[in-house]
Amino acid sequence: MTELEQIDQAITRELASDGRCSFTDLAERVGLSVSAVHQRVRRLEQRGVIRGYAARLDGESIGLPLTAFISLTPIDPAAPDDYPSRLQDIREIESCYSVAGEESYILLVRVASPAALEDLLRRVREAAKVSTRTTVVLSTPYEGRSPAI
Amino acid sequence: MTELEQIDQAITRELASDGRCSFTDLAERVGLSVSAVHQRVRRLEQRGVIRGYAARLDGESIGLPLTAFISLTPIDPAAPDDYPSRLQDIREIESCYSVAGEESYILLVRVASPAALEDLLRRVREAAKVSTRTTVVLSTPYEGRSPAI
DNA sequence: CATGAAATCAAATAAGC
DNA sequence: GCTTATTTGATTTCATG
Repeated sequence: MTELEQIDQAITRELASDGRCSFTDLAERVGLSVSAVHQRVRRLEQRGVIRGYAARLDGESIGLPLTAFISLTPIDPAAPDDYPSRLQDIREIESCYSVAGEESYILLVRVASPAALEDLLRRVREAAKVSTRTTVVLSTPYEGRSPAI
Repeated sequence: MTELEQIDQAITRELASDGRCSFTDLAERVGLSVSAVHQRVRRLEQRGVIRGYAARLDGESIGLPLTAFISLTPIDPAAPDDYPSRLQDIREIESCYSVAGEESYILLVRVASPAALEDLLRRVREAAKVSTRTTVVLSTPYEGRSPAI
Protein backbone atom coordinates (compact mmCIF):
# COMPACT_ATOMS: atom_id res chain seq x y z
CA MET A 1 0.00 0.00 0.00
CA THR A 2 1.84 3.03 -1.24
CA GLU A 3 0.46 6.54 -1.14
CA LEU A 4 -1.38 7.69 -4.21
CA GLU A 5 0.16 10.61 -5.92
CA GLN A 6 -1.85 13.67 -6.86
CA ILE A 7 -2.78 12.68 -10.37
CA ASP A 8 -3.89 9.17 -9.43
CA GLN A 9 -5.92 10.68 -6.64
CA ALA A 10 -7.63 12.97 -9.12
CA ILE A 11 -8.39 10.04 -11.41
CA THR A 12 -9.83 7.86 -8.65
CA ARG A 13 -11.86 10.77 -7.35
CA GLU A 14 -13.39 11.34 -10.78
CA LEU A 15 -14.13 7.67 -11.32
CA ALA A 16 -15.61 7.31 -7.85
CA SER A 17 -18.28 9.86 -8.69
CA ASP A 18 -18.57 9.19 -12.42
CA GLY A 19 -17.62 5.59 -13.04
CA ARG A 20 -18.53 5.55 -16.72
CA CYS A 21 -16.62 8.69 -17.58
CA SER A 22 -14.71 8.30 -20.85
CA PHE A 23 -10.92 8.32 -20.90
CA THR A 24 -11.16 11.37 -23.10
CA ASP A 25 -13.14 13.35 -20.50
CA LEU A 26 -10.97 12.00 -17.71
CA ALA A 27 -7.87 13.17 -19.55
CA GLU A 28 -9.29 16.68 -19.87
CA ARG A 29 -10.31 16.82 -16.23
CA VAL A 30 -6.95 15.76 -14.88
CA GLY A 31 -4.88 17.55 -17.51
CA LEU A 32 -3.07 14.65 -19.14
CA SER A 33 -3.13 12.94 -22.50
CA VAL A 34 -5.70 10.25 -23.13
CA SER A 35 -3.18 7.46 -23.33
CA ALA A 36 -1.41 8.52 -20.14
CA VAL A 37 -4.73 8.42 -18.31
CA HIS A 38 -5.52 5.11 -19.93
CA GLN A 39 -2.27 3.60 -18.68
CA ARG A 40 -2.81 4.96 -15.19
CA VAL A 41 -6.36 3.65 -14.93
CA ARG A 42 -5.23 0.17 -16.03
CA ARG A 43 -2.47 0.33 -13.47
CA LEU A 44 -4.87 1.41 -10.72
CA GLU A 45 -7.12 -1.51 -11.63
CA GLN A 46 -4.23 -3.99 -11.61
CA ARG A 47 -2.89 -2.71 -8.29
CA GLY A 48 -6.36 -3.20 -6.80
CA VAL A 49 -6.84 0.46 -5.99
CA ILE A 50 -9.89 0.36 -8.24
CA ARG A 51 -11.73 -2.84 -7.42
CA GLY A 52 -14.39 -2.53 -10.07
CA TYR A 53 -17.22 -0.40 -11.31
CA ALA A 54 -20.88 -0.52 -10.38
CA ALA A 55 -24.12 1.09 -11.41
CA ARG A 56 -25.93 2.49 -8.40
CA LEU A 57 -29.49 1.25 -8.57
CA ASP A 58 -32.68 2.56 -7.04
CA GLY A 59 -34.07 -0.05 -4.64
CA GLU A 60 -37.71 0.76 -5.31
CA SER A 61 -37.33 0.55 -9.06
CA ILE A 62 -35.67 -2.84 -8.99
CA GLY A 63 -38.26 -4.33 -6.68
CA LEU A 64 -36.13 -4.32 -3.53
CA PRO A 65 -37.59 -1.45 -1.54
CA LEU A 66 -36.63 -2.74 1.90
CA THR A 67 -33.08 -2.24 3.21
CA ALA A 68 -31.91 -3.44 6.61
CA PHE A 69 -28.90 -3.94 8.78
CA ILE A 70 -28.58 -7.32 10.44
CA SER A 71 -26.16 -7.67 13.33
CA LEU A 72 -24.92 -11.17 14.06
CA THR A 73 -23.95 -12.66 17.39
CA PRO A 74 -22.60 -16.21 17.43
CA ILE A 75 -24.71 -18.64 19.46
CA ASP A 76 -21.71 -20.79 20.26
CA PRO A 77 -18.74 -18.52 21.01
CA ALA A 78 -16.39 -21.45 20.42
CA ALA A 79 -17.66 -22.13 16.89
CA PRO A 80 -15.29 -21.50 13.98
CA ASP A 81 -15.35 -17.94 12.71
CA ASP A 82 -16.36 -18.69 9.12
CA TYR A 83 -19.58 -16.70 8.92
CA PRO A 84 -18.83 -14.77 5.73
CA SER A 85 -18.28 -17.94 3.73
CA ARG A 86 -21.35 -19.58 5.24
CA LEU A 87 -23.40 -16.59 4.15
CA GLN A 88 -21.89 -15.73 0.83
CA ASP A 89 -24.45 -17.60 -1.25
CA ILE A 90 -27.27 -15.56 0.20
CA ARG A 91 -27.62 -12.99 -2.53
CA GLU A 92 -29.73 -10.55 -0.53
CA ILE A 93 -26.60 -9.77 1.47
CA GLU A 94 -24.86 -6.92 -0.31
CA SER A 95 -22.19 -6.23 2.28
CA CYS A 96 -20.67 -8.10 5.19
CA TYR A 97 -18.56 -6.34 7.79
CA SER A 98 -16.62 -7.91 10.61
CA VAL A 99 -16.87 -5.48 13.50
CA ALA A 100 -15.56 -4.70 16.95
CA GLY A 101 -18.21 -4.22 19.61
CA GLU A 102 -21.20 -6.08 20.89
CA GLU A 103 -21.81 -7.97 17.68
CA SER A 104 -19.43 -9.90 15.46
CA TYR A 105 -20.75 -9.02 12.02
CA ILE A 106 -23.01 -6.51 10.40
CA LEU A 107 -24.80 -7.36 7.17
CA LEU A 108 -26.41 -4.89 4.82
CA VAL A 109 -29.31 -6.48 2.97
CA ARG A 110 -31.96 -5.50 0.42
CA VAL A 111 -35.21 -7.40 0.05
CA ALA A 112 -38.58 -7.14 -1.61
CA SER A 113 -40.83 -7.13 1.44
CA PRO A 114 -41.15 -7.74 5.17
CA ALA A 115 -42.02 -11.35 4.38
CA ALA A 116 -38.82 -11.66 2.36
CA LEU A 117 -36.88 -10.17 5.27
CA GLU A 118 -38.42 -12.70 7.64
CA ASP A 119 -37.42 -15.52 5.33
CA LEU A 120 -33.92 -14.09 4.93
CA LEU A 121 -33.43 -13.88 8.70
CA ARG A 122 -34.42 -17.50 9.03
CA ARG A 123 -31.87 -18.50 6.38
CA VAL A 124 -29.13 -16.38 7.96
CA ARG A 125 -29.73 -17.91 11.40
CA GLU A 126 -29.72 -21.41 10.01
CA ALA A 127 -26.68 -21.04 7.80
CA ALA A 128 -24.50 -19.29 10.39
CA LYS A 129 -25.90 -20.45 13.74
CA VAL A 130 -26.16 -16.92 14.98
CA SER A 131 -28.69 -14.79 16.73
CA THR A 132 -29.67 -11.65 14.84
CA ARG A 133 -30.68 -8.11 15.57
CA THR A 134 -32.30 -6.27 12.69
CA THR A 135 -32.48 -2.55 12.09
CA VAL A 136 -34.82 -1.57 9.29
CA VAL A 137 -33.88 1.37 7.08
CA LEU A 138 -36.72 3.89 6.75
CA SER A 139 -35.06 6.12 4.19
CA THR A 140 -31.63 6.76 2.76
CA PRO A 141 -30.79 10.47 2.66
CA TYR A 142 -27.56 9.60 0.87
CA GLU A 143 -25.55 6.52 0.09
CA GLY A 144 -22.26 5.68 -1.56
CA ARG A 145 -20.90 9.20 -1.72
CA SER A 146 -17.34 9.50 -2.98
CA PRO A 147 -14.61 8.99 -0.43
CA ALA A 148 -13.05 12.12 1.04
CA ILE A 149 -9.80 11.99 -0.89
CA MET B 1 -42.41 2.61 -9.73
CA THR B 2 -43.29 0.15 -12.41
CA GLU B 3 -41.90 -3.37 -12.57
CA LEU B 4 -38.82 -3.78 -14.67
CA GLU B 5 -39.28 -6.10 -17.54
CA GLN B 6 -36.89 -8.96 -18.18
CA ILE B 7 -34.56 -7.20 -20.57
CA ASP B 8 -34.17 -4.09 -18.41
CA GLN B 9 -33.51 -6.36 -15.45
CA ALA B 10 -30.75 -8.07 -17.38
CA ILE B 11 -29.22 -4.73 -18.33
CA THR B 12 -29.30 -3.37 -14.78
CA ARG B 13 -27.88 -6.61 -13.44
CA GLU B 14 -24.95 -6.43 -15.86
CA LEU B 15 -24.26 -2.78 -15.12
CA ALA B 16 -24.51 -3.35 -11.36
CA SER B 17 -21.61 -5.79 -11.53
CA ASP B 18 -19.73 -4.25 -14.45
CA GLY B 19 -20.50 -0.57 -14.55
CA ARG B 20 -18.05 0.29 -17.32
CA CYS B 21 -19.22 -2.44 -19.67
CA SER B 22 -19.50 -1.15 -23.24
CA PHE B 23 -22.84 -0.96 -25.00
CA THR B 24 -21.48 -3.39 -27.51
CA ASP B 25 -20.77 -6.03 -24.86
CA LEU B 26 -24.00 -5.27 -23.10
CA ALA B 27 -25.89 -5.80 -26.34
CA GLU B 28 -24.31 -9.21 -26.81
CA ARG B 29 -24.98 -10.27 -23.23
CA VAL B 30 -28.64 -9.35 -23.31
CA GLY B 31 -29.24 -10.35 -26.92
CA LEU B 32 -30.31 -7.08 -28.42
CA SER B 33 -28.88 -4.63 -30.92
CA VAL B 34 -26.43 -2.02 -29.72
CA SER B 35 -28.77 0.87 -30.38
CA ALA B 36 -31.68 -0.77 -28.61
CA VAL B 37 -29.52 -1.30 -25.53
CA HIS B 38 -28.30 2.24 -25.80
CA GLN B 39 -31.84 3.61 -25.79
CA ARG B 40 -32.81 1.42 -22.84
CA VAL B 41 -29.82 2.42 -20.73
CA ARG B 42 -30.52 6.12 -21.37
CA ARG B 43 -34.12 5.52 -20.40
CA LEU B 44 -33.15 3.67 -17.22
CA GLU B 45 -30.89 6.58 -16.31
CA GLN B 46 -33.63 9.15 -16.97
CA ARG B 47 -36.22 7.20 -14.99
CA GLY B 48 -33.82 7.10 -12.06
CA VAL B 49 -33.56 3.34 -12.02
CA ILE B 50 -29.84 3.79 -12.57
CA ARG B 51 -28.75 6.60 -10.27
CA GLY B 52 -25.18 6.79 -11.46
CA TYR B 53 -21.97 4.84 -11.77
CA ALA B 54 -19.13 4.53 -9.30
CA ALA B 55 -15.68 3.03 -9.12
CA ARG B 56 -15.32 0.84 -6.06
CA LEU B 57 -12.12 1.89 -4.31
CA ASP B 58 -9.87 0.08 -1.90
CA GLY B 59 -9.85 1.93 1.41
CA GLU B 60 -6.25 1.09 2.26
CA SER B 61 -4.95 2.23 -1.09
CA ILE B 62 -6.64 5.59 -0.97
CA GLY B 63 -5.42 6.33 2.52
CA LEU B 64 -8.72 5.68 4.31
CA PRO B 65 -8.12 2.33 5.98
CA LEU B 66 -10.58 2.81 8.84
CA THR B 67 -14.30 2.21 8.27
CA ALA B 68 -16.93 2.62 10.97
CA PHE B 69 -20.63 2.75 11.63
CA ILE B 70 -21.82 5.65 13.74
CA SER B 71 -25.30 5.43 15.25
CA LEU B 72 -26.94 8.70 16.17
CA THR B 73 -29.36 9.40 18.98
CA PRO B 74 -30.79 12.92 19.27
CA ILE B 75 -29.95 14.65 22.54
CA ASP B 76 -33.11 16.73 22.40
CA PRO B 77 -35.97 14.52 21.18
CA ALA B 78 -37.97 17.63 20.33
CA ALA B 79 -35.31 19.08 18.01
CA PRO B 80 -36.09 19.31 14.29
CA ASP B 81 -35.27 16.17 12.36
CA ASP B 82 -32.81 17.70 9.90
CA TYR B 83 -29.74 15.63 10.68
CA PRO B 84 -28.89 14.58 7.14
CA SER B 85 -28.67 18.16 5.93
CA ARG B 86 -26.68 19.19 9.01
CA LEU B 87 -24.20 16.44 8.25
CA GLN B 88 -24.03 16.50 4.50
CA ASP B 89 -20.93 18.68 4.31
CA ILE B 90 -18.93 16.18 6.32
CA ARG B 91 -17.26 14.32 3.50
CA GLU B 92 -16.11 11.36 5.56
CA ILE B 93 -19.76 10.29 5.71
CA GLU B 94 -20.37 8.07 2.71
CA SER B 95 -23.86 6.92 3.59
CA CYS B 96 -26.61 8.13 5.88
CA TYR B 97 -29.56 5.90 6.75
CA SER B 98 -32.64 6.87 8.72
CA VAL B 99 -33.56 3.80 10.72
CA ALA B 100 -36.21 2.27 12.93
CA GLY B 101 -34.99 1.01 16.28
CA GLU B 102 -33.00 2.34 19.17
CA GLU B 103 -31.13 4.92 17.14
CA SER B 104 -32.39 7.44 14.63
CA TYR B 105 -29.64 7.37 12.03
CA ILE B 106 -26.75 5.18 11.04
CA LEU B 107 -23.77 6.69 9.25
CA LEU B 108 -21.14 4.78 7.32
CA VAL B 109 -17.82 6.59 7.41
CA ARG B 110 -14.26 6.11 6.17
CA VAL B 111 -11.31 7.85 7.74
CA ALA B 112 -7.53 7.81 7.73
CA SER B 113 -6.86 6.92 11.37
CA PRO B 114 -8.27 6.60 14.88
CA ALA B 115 -7.36 10.24 15.44
CA ALA B 116 -9.33 11.21 12.35
CA LEU B 117 -12.28 9.18 13.65
CA GLU B 118 -12.11 10.96 16.99
CA ASP B 119 -12.13 14.31 15.23
CA LEU B 120 -14.99 13.23 12.97
CA LEU B 121 -17.09 12.15 15.97
CA ARG B 122 -16.57 15.53 17.57
CA ARG B 123 -17.73 17.27 14.40
CA VAL B 124 -20.76 15.00 14.04
CA ARG B 125 -21.84 15.62 17.63
CA GLU B 126 -21.42 19.35 17.27
CA ALA B 127 -23.14 19.68 13.93
CA ALA B 128 -26.14 17.50 14.77
CA LYS B 129 -26.44 17.73 18.56
CA VAL B 130 -26.56 13.98 18.89
CA SER B 131 -24.95 11.36 21.01
CA THR B 132 -23.07 8.73 19.05
CA ARG B 133 -22.29 5.06 19.28
CA THR B 134 -19.45 3.86 17.07
CA THR B 135 -18.81 0.40 15.74
CA VAL B 136 -15.42 -0.01 14.12
CA VAL B 137 -15.12 -2.27 11.09
CA LEU B 138 -12.28 -4.79 11.46
CA SER B 139 -12.51 -6.24 7.98
CA THR B 140 -14.88 -6.31 5.06
CA PRO B 141 -15.38 -9.84 3.70
CA TYR B 142 -17.52 -8.37 0.93
CA GLU B 143 -19.15 -5.08 0.10
CA GLY B 144 -21.43 -3.67 -2.56
CA ARG B 145 -22.37 -6.97 -4.16
CA SER B 146 -24.97 -6.73 -6.91
CA PRO B 147 -28.58 -6.72 -5.81
CA ALA B 148 -30.43 -10.02 -5.99
CA ILE B 149 -32.52 -9.22 -9.04
C1' DC C 1 -39.54 -0.37 -29.74
C1' DA C 2 -36.29 -2.64 -32.57
C1' DT C 3 -33.02 -2.56 -36.39
C1' DG C 4 -29.10 -1.46 -39.46
C1' DA C 5 -26.21 1.86 -41.60
C1' DA C 6 -23.51 6.06 -41.40
C1' DA C 7 -20.81 9.43 -39.19
C1' DT C 8 -18.34 10.79 -35.23
C1' DC C 9 -15.67 9.91 -31.50
C1' DA C 10 -13.22 6.99 -28.14
C1' DA C 11 -10.14 3.09 -26.91
C1' DA C 12 -6.15 0.67 -27.44
C1' DT C 13 -1.58 -0.03 -29.12
C1' DA C 14 2.88 1.17 -30.74
C1' DA C 15 6.95 4.17 -31.59
C1' DG C 16 9.78 7.75 -29.97
C1' DC C 17 11.43 10.78 -26.46
C1' DG D 1 6.06 7.57 -17.86
C1' DC D 2 4.28 11.03 -21.22
C1' DT D 3 3.27 12.17 -26.02
C1' DT D 4 1.76 11.85 -30.65
C1' DA D 5 0.11 9.05 -34.30
C1' DT D 6 -2.40 5.18 -36.03
C1' DT D 7 -5.66 1.53 -36.17
C1' DT D 8 -9.38 -0.63 -34.41
C1' DG D 9 -13.62 -0.56 -32.37
C1' DA D 10 -17.50 1.82 -29.81
C1' DT D 11 -21.01 5.46 -29.47
C1' DT D 12 -24.56 8.02 -31.16
C1' DT D 13 -27.89 9.58 -34.47
C1' DC D 14 -31.16 8.78 -37.91
C1' DA D 15 -34.13 6.66 -41.23
C1' DT D 16 -37.05 2.81 -41.53
C1' DG D 17 -40.11 -1.29 -40.41
